[in-house]
Amino acid sequence: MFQVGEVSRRLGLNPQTLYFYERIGLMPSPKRTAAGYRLYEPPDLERLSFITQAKALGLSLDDIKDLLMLQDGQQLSCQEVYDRLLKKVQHIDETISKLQTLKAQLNPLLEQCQQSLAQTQIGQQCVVFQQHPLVTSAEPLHNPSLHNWEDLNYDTQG
Amino acid sequence: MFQVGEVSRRLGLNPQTLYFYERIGLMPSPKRTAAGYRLYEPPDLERLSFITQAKALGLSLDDIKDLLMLQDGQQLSCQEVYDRLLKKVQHIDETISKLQTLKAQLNPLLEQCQQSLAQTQIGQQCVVFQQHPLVTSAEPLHNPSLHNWEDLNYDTQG
DNA sequence: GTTGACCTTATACTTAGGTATAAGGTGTAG
DNA sequence: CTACACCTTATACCTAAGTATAAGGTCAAC
Ligand SMILES: [Zn+2]
Ligand SMILES: [Zn+2]
Ligand SMILES: [Zn+2]
Ligand SMILES: [Zn+2]
Repeated sequence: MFQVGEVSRRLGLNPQTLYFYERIGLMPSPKRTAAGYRLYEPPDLERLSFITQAKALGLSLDDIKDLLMLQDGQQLSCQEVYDRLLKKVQHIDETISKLQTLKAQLNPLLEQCQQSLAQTQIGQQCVVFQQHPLVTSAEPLHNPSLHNWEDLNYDTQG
Repeated sequence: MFQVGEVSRRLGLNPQTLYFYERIGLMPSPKRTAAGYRLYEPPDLERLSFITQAKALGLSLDDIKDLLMLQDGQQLSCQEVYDRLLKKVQHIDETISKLQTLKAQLNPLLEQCQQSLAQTQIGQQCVVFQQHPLVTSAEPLHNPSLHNWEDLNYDTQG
């Protein structure tokens, strides 16, 4: 039985993060002492370890919550689990595809800048954005597949 | 000379977005009518078009702001554009790599469910998580229902 | 019997890129 | 004169995954 500070130190998580996981339903409410102190047990630590690992894999807390609920409830058929997993994997494929398209659009610009740099045109303005417009200014600019960078940028670095 | 609504319609941007760009210093304050109405000019539209193009390439508004400030100072060099684009491409590669790892973790579960479906009666409980538990036992959370798995992805909906 | 470490809850703040709403001013047509 | 569309500002809200702080309760040691 571990108090919140002990769990925090062992797993490298802020105590506020543990409260947060409990609040959003990712962790169950642990037992309490008479004074109301939380008492975590080994299964709780394992669950927290899983969360940390899955998070490192790029799963959102909401994804992780659903995986854990699948396991907690043990109420879904193979068909239901299969459908969810399939949709998840398909969406991953779509996201990878979008990212590869985006990369393919950026690479020519990189090469052009690289060539300009090799020609030692010092001080000359870079023109890659004018020469390679992806969207013309006269038309609606909302490209459904690329507008949402956050759709592609789920790990928030950028 | 265009009012904010006209610019909004032409470029497919919410008027509030135009105010927002002005507030964060991405767009200069345009002229005003006697009544205080904003009046955008063609160079403003070109600048907004550039912003949209660069955004579609995955540059953050902060990246774009830096580029535009350099451009305003007549100092935009290929080296500076190259550095920013290269960082974006590197980040894309990292993201693709993470997603492929995640997919590799999920695929075995998917295949196991698929085999169970082919071999067993319809409606039987899925045992994937009992055979290869993601984490050992925890009290079931009283949760209403799982979302659609579709809604639990990397996009902003969910 | 007080210090200090530890725990509790609630609330606000953070980044990024906006969107939504309210309250009010302006311009024009009928 | 009055609709009504359009404009203005300020303020609050949204996601994601927390972190920071305040105000207070508990526990063991000295
Ligand atoms: Zn969920
Ligand atoms: Zn967006
Ligand atoms: Zn260049
Ligand atoms: Zn199954």
